[in-house]
Amino acid sequence: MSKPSASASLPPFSVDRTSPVPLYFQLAQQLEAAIENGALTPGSLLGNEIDLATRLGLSRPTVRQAIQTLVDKGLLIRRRGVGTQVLHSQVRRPLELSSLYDDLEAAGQHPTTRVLANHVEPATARVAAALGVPEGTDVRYVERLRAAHGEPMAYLRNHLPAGLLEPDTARLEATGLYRMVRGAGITLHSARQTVGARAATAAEAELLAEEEGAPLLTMERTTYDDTGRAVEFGSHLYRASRYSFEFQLLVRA
Amino acid sequence: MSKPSASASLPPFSVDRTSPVPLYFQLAQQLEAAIENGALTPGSLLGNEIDLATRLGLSRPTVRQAIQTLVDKGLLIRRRGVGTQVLHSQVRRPLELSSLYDDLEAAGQHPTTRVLANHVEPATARVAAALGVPEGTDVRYVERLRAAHGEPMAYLRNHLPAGLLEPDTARLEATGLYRMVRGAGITLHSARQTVGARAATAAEAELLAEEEGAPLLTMERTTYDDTGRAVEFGSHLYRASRYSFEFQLLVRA
DNA sequence: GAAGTCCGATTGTCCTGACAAATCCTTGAC
DNA sequence: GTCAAGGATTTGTCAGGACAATCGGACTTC
Repeated sequence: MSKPSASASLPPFSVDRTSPVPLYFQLAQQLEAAIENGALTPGSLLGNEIDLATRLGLSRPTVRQAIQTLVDKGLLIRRRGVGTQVLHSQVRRPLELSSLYDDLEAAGQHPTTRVLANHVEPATARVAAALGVPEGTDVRYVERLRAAHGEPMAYLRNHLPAGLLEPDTARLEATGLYRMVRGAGITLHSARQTVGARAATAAEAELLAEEEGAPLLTMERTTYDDTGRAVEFGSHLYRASRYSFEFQLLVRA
Repeated sequence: MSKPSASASLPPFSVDRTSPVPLYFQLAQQLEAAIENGALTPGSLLGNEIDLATRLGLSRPTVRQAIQTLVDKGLLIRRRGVGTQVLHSQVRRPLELSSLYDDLEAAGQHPTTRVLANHVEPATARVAAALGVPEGTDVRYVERLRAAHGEPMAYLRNHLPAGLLEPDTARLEATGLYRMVRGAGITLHSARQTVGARAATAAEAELLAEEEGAPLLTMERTTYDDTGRAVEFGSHLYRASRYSFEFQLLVRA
């Protein structure tokens, strides 16, 4: 008699070979859903790869590929000689290149944007260095004040290489900058961020409805597309009383 | 005649089959080194996988596995029908679970630590929730002031589940908490962080040699090991005038 | 009873082979 | 001259098999 395995309680996974969605991806999605809704409880074993493969009519490499994607996401952990376990993670928000607009909207906050500036100007030394263009090159400058529930949340200043995007003010007020960039067919790849804090100047305090000297959260970000070209350089100020950055990160293997 | 490929200028990669280091890992390291030292220039193609495999005496899956690790690191990008390209990335610091001690030491700053408290106490509701233990359970509390070049940098308050680690004050002053945790055989897996800002209280200002009301960078972090168990909960204060968080992140595929 | 040893189970690594999908470049038609 | 069609190239997906490394438990031995 073989020893009892966790496989008896496994949800009935299945794959659709007529679908254009890769088989490993279908399986990965079903596994993730099963973890999410509690069908696979934290700490439980997944059953060995070979059984899982034969049961689904898949090859072992395909099953491994599915499992690997979830390991990369931090949902599963594999141990040689033991098996693959569901990790009891309290939270599973991956760190992603998020936009403030999307963050607020996802939180049901109905963000609004007021465009304070939207024009082309020569790049300063700092902006030129960040975007990787010669100093003095024309770059687009966008300055916005973002609010939620009528309360100012952040003061956003962005520089973009000229010619990349010609955002009209109306669209800037209706959506987020990242959405417009993605909508222009640019695939974002990575970003470099610096997060700090400093006291508000009188002008900044006025804009953000804070007092002069109030602590502000600062974030500078340069975003690159998949060719390594800088797409955007932003210098943002957030009201520390209303906003903080929250994210999860995994230890590099 | 076949069209000219970039392979002619490729460094002479080679693998050692007698080594216990996996073949794909050997290749990945050599590729990364070649990118790092400029032997593989940004934007250049890597040459197709099949050629690379036959040239090295490896199978295509092995070569693909090597390439994939670098794609995951954001160094390479693959395009079907085109090939694998070296990304011109301005920076290549991956986001990792870093410790302030290691960060400072890596920057050549010679960090010093003064232990202000190191004892066991009952968990408050907030600490208990973060560590996933019942309220009132005994937890270890460590309070430290970290300085570099004699200047205070950060005020660190950590809570650890009792029994996990019994840090003596001398060792805490000589090294970082994360090193002690890893040294105890615990493998760190993930962390959840919140970064914000607020004004310094009078007591905090005194400790950090700032003025009352000065902006401070706050960071709360709960760290989990590979079983999903909370290992540490920290509430840290950094002098905004001396410290900021800098990191790179990749867009989830 | 405690400690060391063996063995089964499971993942890790690697191979060969095949076809599909996407991209780019050339060729051809209008 | 411009646009469309087609072929070559390259990565994406999937199969099936083989052996090694590691873990945990059971067994044996002291």
